[in-house]
Amino acid sequence: MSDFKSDQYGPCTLTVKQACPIELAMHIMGGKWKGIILSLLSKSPMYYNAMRREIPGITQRILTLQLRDMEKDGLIEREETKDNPKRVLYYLTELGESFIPILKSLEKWGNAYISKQEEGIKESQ
Amino acid sequence: MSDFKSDQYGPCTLTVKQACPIELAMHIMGGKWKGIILSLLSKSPMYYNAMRREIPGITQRILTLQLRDMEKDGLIEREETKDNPKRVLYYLTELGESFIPILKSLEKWGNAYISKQEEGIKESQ
DNA sequence: ACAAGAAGGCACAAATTTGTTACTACCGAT
DNA sequence: ATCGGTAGTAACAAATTTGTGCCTTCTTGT
Repeated sequence: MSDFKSDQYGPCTLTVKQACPIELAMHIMGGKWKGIILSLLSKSPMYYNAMRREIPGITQRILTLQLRDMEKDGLIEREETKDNPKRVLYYLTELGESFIPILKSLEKWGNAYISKQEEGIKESQ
Repeated sequence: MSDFKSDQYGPCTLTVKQACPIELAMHIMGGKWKGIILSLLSKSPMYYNAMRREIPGITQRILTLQLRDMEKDGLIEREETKDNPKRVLYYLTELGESFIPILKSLEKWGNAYISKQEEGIKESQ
């Protein structure tokens, strides 16, 4: 998120310097709903309430918070239309787009993880 | 982590069903130090205190917690040596290994993000 | 005999993230 | 005139994650 902190003595110093960008990426993308939001926007730009309907369980406040974060982090952009009543369209930036392949890998990995788990259950019966 | 929850009405139902494995993967890998731990173990198995020394800023408790999580999630394994005093070796499982490519992508992405930021700073001067 | 390294555990505290409930303001249609 | 849709805010609360400081047990080296 927009206020990622890494003090001088954190993991970004010394031996694991090279692990820092990982932490950063995780921090930016790790929000509970950001994966879903990204994955929706990867299909097409969307208006606020359309997203809300597509994400059952999210509240307005939380959706707004996540969107604000993602905007500050440069993943998405916000555009108010000029029609009345005004509507707000969200769409991915290049940076946001560039995360989509990783999102796909994460999805694959998650699915593999789930299958492995299910195997485990079968074997234990 | 080991207690990932997704109730019936959460984001795993209905329209965004397919986004669920992403959330799962993020949840499993998103711990503050897990990226670093994984990246260390990807180079070679390691003893507890060796890891501790390689990760400045982490405390024993937190390291232990993260390792326990990762063990429960099947990413790493724990092996007590028989020598005295006993030492504990941690190493990646296949599942853990299978995440390394994603970790690398995250690292690349994080670095790209950082460069873009630095560009932004230059331009604003 | 005593320090110091190995691998933690325990009680507590702070910080961060997410969620709940209600409210606003604007507009169009019935 | 009121309902419902658009896009939020504000005050508050709960849950989750991370951190602090100190204690333990075993064992080797001096």
